[in-house]
Amino acid sequence: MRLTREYFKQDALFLAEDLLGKLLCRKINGKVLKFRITETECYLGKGDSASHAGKKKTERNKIMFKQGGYAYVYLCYGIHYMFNIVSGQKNTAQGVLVRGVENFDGPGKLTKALKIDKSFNGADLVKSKEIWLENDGIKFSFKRAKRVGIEYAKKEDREKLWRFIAIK
DNA sequence: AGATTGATAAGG
DNA sequence: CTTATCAATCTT
Repeated sequence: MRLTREYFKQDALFLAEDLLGKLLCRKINGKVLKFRITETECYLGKGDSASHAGKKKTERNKIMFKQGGYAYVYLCYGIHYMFNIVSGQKNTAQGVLVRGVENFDGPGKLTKALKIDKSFNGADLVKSKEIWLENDGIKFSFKRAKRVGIEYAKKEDREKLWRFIAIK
């Protein structure tokens, strides 16, 4: 079953956990590929110094201020595309970073495998025929960990256990 | 541990 | 315009 707008409008903290085991679907050259999500991180906008949207709205992060269900894709370190799922209500600026799927562990690797690039920034995951998410009823158990790659953030934000990793 | 890489944000 | 910075990865 395809995930709905109502699903994506839930809190990012809940979604980051619940998205583990869901299927990330991508249509390439007429073929549909499905990858099971194995690792996520949660980013809240307001007061989260690790989030792009933690301080203020900019041209790049404005997608995160939309209601849940949109894709936020951006280039990091000039090399790697990151795929995020905007979540929560409008203007809450929450998002879930998809860090890994089955067989492609790592945020830069999964976007490369799925051929996700900047043109998907702002894509509607509820309506798009190119990229969407599905729930087939499988739910993984998981463990929590500290987020990575955010050394620039405040100490209290660095130590939050907002990274979710599926256990095989 | 170091090189890489280029869009983006902030400042003059 | 210029500069610094970065939700990472690959190679030593």
